[in-house]
Amino acid sequence: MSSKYVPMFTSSEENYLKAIYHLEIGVDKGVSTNAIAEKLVTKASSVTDMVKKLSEKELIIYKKYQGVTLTNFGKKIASSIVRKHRLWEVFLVEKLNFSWDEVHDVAEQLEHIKSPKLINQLDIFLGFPSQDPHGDPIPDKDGNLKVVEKSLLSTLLKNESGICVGVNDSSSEFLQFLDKKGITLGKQIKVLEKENFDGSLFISIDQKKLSISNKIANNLYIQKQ
Amino acid sequence: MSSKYVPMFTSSEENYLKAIYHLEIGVDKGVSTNAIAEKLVTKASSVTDMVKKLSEKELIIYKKYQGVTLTNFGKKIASSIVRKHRLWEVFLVEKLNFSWDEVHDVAEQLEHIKSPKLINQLDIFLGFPSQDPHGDPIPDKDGNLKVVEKSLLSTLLKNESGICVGVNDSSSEFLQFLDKKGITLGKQIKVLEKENFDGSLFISIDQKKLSISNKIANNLYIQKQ
DNA sequence: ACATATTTTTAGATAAGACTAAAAAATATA
DNA sequence: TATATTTTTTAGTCTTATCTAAAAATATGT
Repeated sequence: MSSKYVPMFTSSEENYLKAIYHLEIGVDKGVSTNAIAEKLVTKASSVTDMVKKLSEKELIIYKKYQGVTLTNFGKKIASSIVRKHRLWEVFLVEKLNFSWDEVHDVAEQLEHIKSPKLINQLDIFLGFPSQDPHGDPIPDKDGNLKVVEKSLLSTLLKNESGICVGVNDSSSEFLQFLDKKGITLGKQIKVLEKENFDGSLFISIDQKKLSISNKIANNLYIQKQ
Repeated sequence: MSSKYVPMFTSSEENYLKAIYHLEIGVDKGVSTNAIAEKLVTKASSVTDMVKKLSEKELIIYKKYQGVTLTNFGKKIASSIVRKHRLWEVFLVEKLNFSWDEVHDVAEQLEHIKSPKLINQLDIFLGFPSQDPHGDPIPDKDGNLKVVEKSLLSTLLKNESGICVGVNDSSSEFLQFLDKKGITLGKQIKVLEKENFDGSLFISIDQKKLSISNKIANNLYIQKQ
């Protein structure tokens, strides 16, 4: 029955690596203890402990009070977790009829399943998707991301338009809001008016016109046309 | 990021419940501490600890030195784990091209994923299968099993035949042996000769004839014709 | 620059789940 | 039935991953 499986890394270790992976994007200095604690909803002291362990395992570079950086090894592991997370999200939406606001928590569990064959076959089964249901890129086996040119909707000027290609915030509240407004990936959005006062936009999508706040426009990615 | 999910039961608790569930089949007294320890490849003292905890949670009935029995509640949880395990096995074989000897360890991990929607949708996606790739029944949502009439191949007499419907041993060694001999679920097997001396059988399957040991015949289920 | 505030680390505690060794209970055997 | 053997439980230890509270280091403001 229980053929004891010794995983390379615990789920907790993987979660720390993933958090650091996300936090170090577009930043050139080390990721701070507090930033990790906040992302993982834990205490700074717990982070210090774990960070020492990950450092001993050569997954991150850590010097006291200096924040941390992933090593190449650490990056490899972290991106493999992100890859699994996003492939599972595609599976849930495409095959099991989940909506894009329901997939996160389940994928958060599925990403820790240890089986190289499983994830390879899942990739094949899904037809080698390059993006998850929120438009985020799926790392390939080597951890490489297909970079897609994208801008925040808020950067569009009056009368410019773009295709909706992703979200900056994937909270279910935001995603459900988008659903309600009929805003989904692939839709064309044109900026009809721009309010200088509050940064809100009056846009057209499909045949409809609606106005959206600056906060929304700052959390929607479009591909400029 | 980490929306902390508090699972009803830990993976460890679930594994104990599942072990007890399997061990109490066809037995009318309590399952012994040692039996559980052996099944889970752990120590009797660890079992005693866990058994106390499960008892406090009203999942099992436990009195010192008396062995344990699942309560209805415990049975419900245990069968839901078995249900998940077997549905995942079907998924792996039918959709991801796993062979029947490769699915166990992965399903052992997947069975602990917490998401009622996930397992419901998986069930739908797979077309409500009633058996896993080894011919074992998949409990329905209420824990009920569709009982299938089956006998050990070793109980067939000379010139009787049956359809292969399951295995008693699902170790990968045994399953790979069956693959090698072309014995898969659904195949018709006829007993041409029976050796009294060692209980070995000379059988026909497809167009081929082969002899198999008593041990094999004691681990293959057939449906008599 | 230096006092204050913030961040990070240390020290010590806790809970879960496992282990070993020894004690206690139950079962088997002579 | 008395003794031996096996099974089960208890007691105490260990590891992982947390936590709180306090100390140390770094950063900030005037």
